[in-house]
Amino acid sequence: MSATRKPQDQSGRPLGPRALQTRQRLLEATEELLQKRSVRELRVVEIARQVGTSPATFYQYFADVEDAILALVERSAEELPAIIEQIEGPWQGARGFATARAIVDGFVQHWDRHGAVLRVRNLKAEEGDRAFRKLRLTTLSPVVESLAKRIGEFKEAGRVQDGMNPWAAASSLIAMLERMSSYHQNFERAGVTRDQLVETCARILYATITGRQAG
Amino acid sequence: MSATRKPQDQSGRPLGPRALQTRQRLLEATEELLQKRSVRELRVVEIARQVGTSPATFYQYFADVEDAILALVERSAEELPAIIEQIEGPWQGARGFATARAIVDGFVQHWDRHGAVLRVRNLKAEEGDRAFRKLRLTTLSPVVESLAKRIGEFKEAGRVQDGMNPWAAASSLIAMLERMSSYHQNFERAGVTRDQLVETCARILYATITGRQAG
DNA sequence: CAGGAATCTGATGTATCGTCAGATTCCGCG
DNA sequence: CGCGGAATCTGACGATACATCAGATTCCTG
Repeated sequence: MSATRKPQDQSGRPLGPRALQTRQRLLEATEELLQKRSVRELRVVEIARQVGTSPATFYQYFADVEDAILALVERSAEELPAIIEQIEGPWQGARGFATARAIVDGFVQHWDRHGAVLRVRNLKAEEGDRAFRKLRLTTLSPVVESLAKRIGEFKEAGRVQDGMNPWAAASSLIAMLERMSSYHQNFERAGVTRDQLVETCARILYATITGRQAG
Repeated sequence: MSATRKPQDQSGRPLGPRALQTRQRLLEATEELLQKRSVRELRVVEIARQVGTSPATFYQYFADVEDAILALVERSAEELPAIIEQIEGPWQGARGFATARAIVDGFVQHWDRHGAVLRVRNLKAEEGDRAFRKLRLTTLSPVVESLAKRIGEFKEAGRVQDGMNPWAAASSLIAMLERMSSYHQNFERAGVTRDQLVETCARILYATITGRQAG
């Protein structure tokens, strides 16, 4: 199971070294422009210009702008395993809270790096786009599963209430983390520091998962 | 303070009855199309066609597609006060959990009705668009403020921990609600019913606000 | 350095954008 | 009535982006 499928020509042929590099530069230009313009304004012509090539070249590698973004999403998803490892950490007592913190921090950093791209991923997924929805699901579900398992364990132990559906709770928490991560800049403007935000989210995370407030 | 500013011509003139109706129909068409197409594919020509008018007419009332969506967002924001009222309800014991439930339910319904539009609102806000950011802020901050106040009270009472920043916590909860509301269809496909989701979210809400698990 | 594969691009037909100047509709008033 | 001006709508247009393909260019390999 390769994380990313081998890059191809639009006609399905595998890519040589020169092509690979061109494709790479196109992707970089796409991500860079996506940080400045809104998705709606992102133009193929502009991406091509930025790389000093022609629009036709772009279409050699991608069906359209969204296809390029899809590739960027795939690439950014490769970071996730590192975050998942955190979840496997200890959840008892003070160590548990540290684990929660690490997860929140991981998410915020992930979004700091790839916010523009992940934003589009979620947009397209919510709009019902098959490819984006699937990609979002496969990258996020290990995280969700893992959290859900923990919640399930604490539920067995009688610490998390019956009304809580572990899977729904895990998803809710991830949902919260994603949106907060993409928003934390705005909070700083409103006088809430990034640290306070991380701390607060971590506490919600910890409390929801373990059924106890953090020490 | 009028919720929505009086509709104007692009040149600033106030609108007569016929114009008002045309504008209205354009808005409806925009919302309808937004439910089918993705934002990126939403075309002025198509909106105009749908109403049986010419693109030029559209530009008479809106600077561009996003301007029309902005108007739709304003309109949908008029519903929020009803949700806010819920928050003012009781938070003690079982009544408190009912309050939490009502809030979650309000959000889900709100998103069921206006998901497509709200999605764009959040996208544009996250992309840094001034108008959308401001609008999002002014419509959501009463909700956030109100929740934060409650959390603050329970903090005073020693039930919510010091590490929690009321404002950050309130924002996080709203963030969670928004995203879950826009996603709940997907969960149903995965075997989690809407009720379970609402129930679970309500519990997280209740626990975070009051510092105690729901009865 | 010839020949073929890999890669890139100019040219093109189609479509949307956003803007006016002018056409059409509406309505009050003589 | 029907005239005149205000309100509203639209045809037409230059500019720009889309997406495709045949042909040009570059890069090897033998």
